[in-house]
Amino acid sequence: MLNYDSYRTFATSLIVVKMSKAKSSQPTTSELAVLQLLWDNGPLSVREIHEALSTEKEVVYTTVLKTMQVMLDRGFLERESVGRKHIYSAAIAKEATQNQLLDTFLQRTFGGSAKQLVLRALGNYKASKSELEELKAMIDKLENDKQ
Amino acid sequence: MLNYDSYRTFATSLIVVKMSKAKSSQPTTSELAVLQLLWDNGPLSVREIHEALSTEKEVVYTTVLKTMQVMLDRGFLERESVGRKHIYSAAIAKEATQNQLLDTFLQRTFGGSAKQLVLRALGNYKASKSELEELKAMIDKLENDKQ
DNA sequence: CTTTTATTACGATAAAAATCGTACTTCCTA
DNA sequence: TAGGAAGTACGATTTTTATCGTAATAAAAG
Repeated sequence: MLNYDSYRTFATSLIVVKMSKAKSSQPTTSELAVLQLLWDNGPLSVREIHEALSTEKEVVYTTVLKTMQVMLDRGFLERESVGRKHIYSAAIAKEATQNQLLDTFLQRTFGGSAKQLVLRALGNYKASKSELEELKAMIDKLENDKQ
Repeated sequence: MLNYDSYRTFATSLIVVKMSKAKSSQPTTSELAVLQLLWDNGPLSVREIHEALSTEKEVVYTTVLKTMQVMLDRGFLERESVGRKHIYSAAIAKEATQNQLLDTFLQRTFGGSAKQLVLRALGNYKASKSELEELKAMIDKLENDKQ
């Protein structure tokens, strides 16, 4: 007959327990939309996120809710209860996340050539005079650091 | 009793015919890997693509084959028969495709701010002195065009 | 010829991501 | 205090993407 320990061993050999926060990898497209809002506007409720997203594209409330619950589980969000309501905030840093995504994108789309990417971006999008100056300053700084 | 026409009408109301080349949208990640090879190395057979991809990641031959058949259907590839073998080439332009992907990425990840993207890319990846000079030249050119 | 090998076609399945409906719960308000 | 409104939980389904196995066939080798 099985005692507690042997039962546990037996069960463990058959059943893979669903762990939360296993491996996070990168946020998906719709997750990123949520993150952008939280990064830029601080902690928000599901309703607020839903309203903001709805201006862009029709989406059902519970879809957003579910997405955010998944994100919580993936470790992308944190939340705090205020009454029965949950207030969510980003649990991963904006810059670091953008950097990771940039890196993946660079690899996939420009074969890893940052120069190509930058040249293309410069060519495609109109920058103002002051933005261009800012860029030159950045480049000068990089050149100095290099010595 | 149904004649040909009424049958057709009836059927059409129920069955959505699968059309090829309907809406292409953008290539997926694995499709992009195939495109990169074709863009950079000219027309290739499935076997050659498979071999090249295999150096990066284990993948079964028929998986690559299937992907390329789907890409053909999506209008991303063209092919030519040489004996019983098919030689594929890219049917969409490298630059235009990269631009579209860049645009989507920029929107999703940097909220559409090209400046942010460029600054980040510059900051994250080490550019050589000559690359930095090239960039400055590009910026100067843009500033002149602006007047 | 006949057997092995290289190839394509393509359905089926798996895995990942997105969407939605229903059940429940809690709060507010008339 | 009954009933709606506003929430959350979560399974189920759909959609998209990736992967693979099997069958058929043509070419090449023996």
